[in-house]
Amino acid sequence: MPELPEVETVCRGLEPHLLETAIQTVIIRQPALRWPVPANLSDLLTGQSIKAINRRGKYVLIQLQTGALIIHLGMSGSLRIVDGQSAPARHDHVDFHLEQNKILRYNDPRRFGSILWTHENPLYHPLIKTIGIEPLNAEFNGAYLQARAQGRKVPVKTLIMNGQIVAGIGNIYATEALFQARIYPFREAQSLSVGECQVLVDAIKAILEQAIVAGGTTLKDFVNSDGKPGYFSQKLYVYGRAGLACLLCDGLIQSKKSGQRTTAFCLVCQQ
DNA sequence: AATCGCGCCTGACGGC
DNA sequence: TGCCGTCAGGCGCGAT
Repeated sequence: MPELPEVETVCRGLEPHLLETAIQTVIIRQPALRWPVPANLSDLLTGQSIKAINRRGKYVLIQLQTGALIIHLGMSGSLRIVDGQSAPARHDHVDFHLEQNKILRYNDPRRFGSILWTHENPLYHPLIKTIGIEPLNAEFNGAYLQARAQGRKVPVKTLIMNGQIVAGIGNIYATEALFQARIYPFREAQSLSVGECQVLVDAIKAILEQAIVAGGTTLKDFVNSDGKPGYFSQKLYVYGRAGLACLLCDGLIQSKKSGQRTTAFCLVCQQ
């Protein structure tokens, strides 16, 4: 599923195709995403030029002249540029027809994603304004994380996956970052020292940056990209490896549920 | 205020 | 071979 690095890669890949390009029409084949796609989206967007494309957490923000599209890829969504004559395939739910015979195409098998419209600054939108700090910002550091952990007894993994605290950390990167930081995922959040928080923050930043670089390697043929998310090219030490040997110590990778989510960890490496 | 659990949805996969 | 149950997962929301 797309996590922050994949969304960043999508934005960077789309930007040169979209900037200063006008939308001609919007075709909605399946409006039933997480929330209904606005039925009048085509009326709202037709003739408008795309002014900017940005990311906030895992949300893609496409700035138009009179407002902005707020797009989330959910777990299985993708945004791609295809030829204007390209026939829609299964799960191609929305097409934004653009100038120069191009289509911005939204595909989402599981339909956990969303496509919303706002007339206002998207950063003020209810879905966006409550999102926590960007993990790659300098303000995200050990002191910040420890301050936000005070009084919280939830597992530290739950804390870093809380989008109100830090944006865009999903299960895969949370799991991998905790392994890299050598921190047991079920530690009470408030029990972490500033130093431990800093180690964890550094691990999160390093993993995200690596993943963005890996995603960037496919940017040049983005238009023909098969949409494989960037973390496929990243080494996963624990995620999805329950029952296998730890790659660092030969201990056995454990698996345990935290809420509804599976957490993998090495009991030897992560104290 | 913090936390928990639900629901949205499809596809992959294992068991019979 | 087909059918069915289970799991995966982001994230808002209502309940505790």
